Amino acid sequence: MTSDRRRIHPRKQPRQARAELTRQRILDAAAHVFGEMGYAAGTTNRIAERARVSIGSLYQYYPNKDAILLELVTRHLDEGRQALERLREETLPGTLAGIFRAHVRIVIDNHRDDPHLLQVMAEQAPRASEVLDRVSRYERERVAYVEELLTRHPDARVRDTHVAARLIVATVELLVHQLTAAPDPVEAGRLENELVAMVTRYATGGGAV
Amino acid sequence: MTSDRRRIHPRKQPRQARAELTRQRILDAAAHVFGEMGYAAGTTNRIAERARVSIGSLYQYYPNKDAILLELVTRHLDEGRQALERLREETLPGTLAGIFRAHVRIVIDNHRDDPHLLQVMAEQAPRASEVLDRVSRYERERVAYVEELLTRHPDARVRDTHVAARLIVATVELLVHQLTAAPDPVEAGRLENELVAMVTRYATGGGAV
DNA sequence: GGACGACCTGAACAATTGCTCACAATAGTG
DNA sequence: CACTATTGTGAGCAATTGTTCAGGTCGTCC
Repeated sequence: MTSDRRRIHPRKQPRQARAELTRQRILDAAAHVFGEMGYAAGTTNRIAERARVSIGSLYQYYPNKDAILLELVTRHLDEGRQALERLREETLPGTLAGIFRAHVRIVIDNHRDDPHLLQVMAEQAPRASEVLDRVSRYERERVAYVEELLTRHPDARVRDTHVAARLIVATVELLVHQLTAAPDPVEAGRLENELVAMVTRYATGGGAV
Repeated sequence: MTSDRRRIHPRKQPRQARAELTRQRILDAAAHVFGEMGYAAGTTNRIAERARVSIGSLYQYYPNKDAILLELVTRHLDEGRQALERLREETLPGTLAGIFRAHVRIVIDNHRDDPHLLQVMAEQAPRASEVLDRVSRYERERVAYVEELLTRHPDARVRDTHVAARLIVATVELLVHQLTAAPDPVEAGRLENELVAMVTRYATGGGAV
């Protein structure tokens, strides 16, 4: 069923410039509509309407509604992944607090565009879909990174590095989501400071920061 | 529109025992279906089917789908609220860590039944509805409680008590959600210890636990 | 400039959903 | 038993949704 449909919908590479433009307009509109109304209420017709594109065009570029969200998620995760990759190469030495600060800053920056959209991605996303797979794969990568950090860095004092890493990654990600998308959002700079303090004190076993 | 419907649907108090039973069956089924499939895919017909009750009966007890989720949420929040109330009366003295531990334990216990359902409540809940109002009101109560604690308790060392309280409440709530509903959940006892450590070290300014 | 393919259009379809209503079954009362 | 109120039933309606398709418009290249 679904695989047949996918065969009927082999979206091609655009040959003309306007095609790429249309594609981008659809994606922007989808980001806005999903962020504003959530995934369920963000209908494809509404997305097409906001993109000033016919519904037919939308389905020329995306085989179904899920695919739109999937691309949105993929792009977002890739940005985060790249930023973390850069961080990993640049800053080999440094205090734990400094490393965590860079980490936190990346996550905050990565969410600055549209916090509500990201909330949709993490929450309203269809269950058990490829979207969730990608999100959790990305999460596992980050946990692995932090776990290695906790193992290697001399300031780190935790018993179970794996559980601690899971705690830290989840804390940073979830609190940034929650506290920047809240009706009364915490200011970014302060949020960064508090998150760094929290996570660092936890990882250093309550010792000096 | 909606208000007219509500007038047509003044659900009465049940006069016979079987009515209360049916109501409970519907609620249990809804909890299961929502937890399993999410809010959008958890259709009223599916709920009725699982409750072994006709769809008509379901609508005799709940005016619409939202009302079912609302009751589920209300009950859950009330349980948490009552538990916190009891805590507040019992334990006036104690170390910060001890108080936080009691707090964390309540949240974990409150989620033990069906972690996935709670995820639905917090996430898939219809946007800008009464459900969200209740959730955020409960959250504000907890923030106020923690804020007062941070102000009064001698061990607490934080600059901005309000922001710190928001961080702490959000951390406990979100991490319990995330790490008990994950595919590879963290064991409850360990989660409690780690959360208490994290929050306490944060609140005491990195000093001794 | 004509012709072919890339691109775009939007009315309409099939499927699904929340929900209603006319009726049936059951419990309580005398 | 008969009568009424309470509770239960489920086919089907109205509305909405994701998606398709027959046919247009536009760009590009000979």
